[in-house]
Amino acid sequence: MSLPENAPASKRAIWHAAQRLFTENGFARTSVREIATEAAIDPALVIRHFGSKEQLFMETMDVDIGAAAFDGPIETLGERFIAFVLDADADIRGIYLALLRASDSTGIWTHLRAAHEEGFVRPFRTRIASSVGDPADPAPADSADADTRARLAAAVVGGLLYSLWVVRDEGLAHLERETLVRRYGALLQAAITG
Amino acid sequence: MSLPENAPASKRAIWHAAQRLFTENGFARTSVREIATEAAIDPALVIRHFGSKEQLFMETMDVDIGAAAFDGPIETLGERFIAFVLDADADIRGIYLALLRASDSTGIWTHLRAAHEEGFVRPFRTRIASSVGDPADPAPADSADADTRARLAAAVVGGLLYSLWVVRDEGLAHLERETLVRRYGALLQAAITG
DNA sequence: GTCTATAGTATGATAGAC
DNA sequence: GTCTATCATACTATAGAC
Repeated sequence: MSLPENAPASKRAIWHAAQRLFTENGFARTSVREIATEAAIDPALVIRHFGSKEQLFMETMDVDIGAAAFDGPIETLGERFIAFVLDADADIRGIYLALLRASDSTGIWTHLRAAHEEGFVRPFRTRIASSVGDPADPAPADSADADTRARLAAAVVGGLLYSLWVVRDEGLAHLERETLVRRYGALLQAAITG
Repeated sequence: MSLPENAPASKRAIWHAAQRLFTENGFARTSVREIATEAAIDPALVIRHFGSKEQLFMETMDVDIGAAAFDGPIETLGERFIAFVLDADADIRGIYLALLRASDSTGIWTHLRAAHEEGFVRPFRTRIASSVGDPADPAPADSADADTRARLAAAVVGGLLYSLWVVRDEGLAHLERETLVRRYGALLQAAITG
């Protein structure tokens, strides 16, 4: 997503191969040699183009939530956002897991933290703050409270991703989709509304 | 915690060294040699006593939540459980992070899943089911609903651990403890109560 | 820009003497 | 039970020819 258009063909091949392998097998289980084979180029080129394996990882593991997920009336944002996350599964899951499992490296942890902050906390906060005084909001928030609500909401969302993707709780995964959206959406809504 | 009393001294030394290093540095960043050095024994003994590094990891990374955390009136369990988790930080955090980050290996993932099921889901379900018909419970649950509530609650708890320990959201961590207990406790309570 | 060759280091696990 | 010695392998990264 963040690869320049005018990059040489070999660099782009590396980028795509890396993105696929990292999301599929994670950071530790993906070797530079494997990426090179997949991209049909020489292993030395991988380092030459990206500096290090970790650098390549961070350039390819960039996730974009998209502001559209936060649109619409705030009193039903909870359900809509859960539905959005479940739909986005295929796009986000691999990147999320790879970042999570490699988050002992401080470089990668910083990356994960930024993704959480910019992908969840900030948009939630913006959306919540913009609804201050909204008649639908039962407890108008000052700016500190908007921040707190946003972080609580982000944590709740993280909990669902954790249960579904890391732990793979089958009891949750096998719930009817509509039930999960409604019930977990209500919990998220409670965090948003305060 | 699960090491037999009558185990030889060298085996127990390995066990303690491994537990410390794994919780501190994780699975990947801890080598068999390092464990041996810390335990002041020969590296070969580590494998001889425990079969493999992964086996040793799973035997030392056993977490015990303890049933006491689920005692007391169910209508205030949310707050009490969040307070309990925050207090238990030092004991659980390292093990939780190590398990999480090594959860790509299927053996370790199975272990994490079992810990989640037995440490969170099952006790929540038992506690919720035993309160059916309780006048304090506004919506008495059948057994399927008790299971669903327990899994939603476990996910919400996981979200807090995720935000505090993996992402290290400072905005959450720097909230006054009592505020966090009250507000996140209310969210957990909503999951429990349904 | 691209490749060959390899340096340099670390790993988990084993065989076999004592 | 314990240790020495080592196998067999994997890895990232680099130096230098073309």
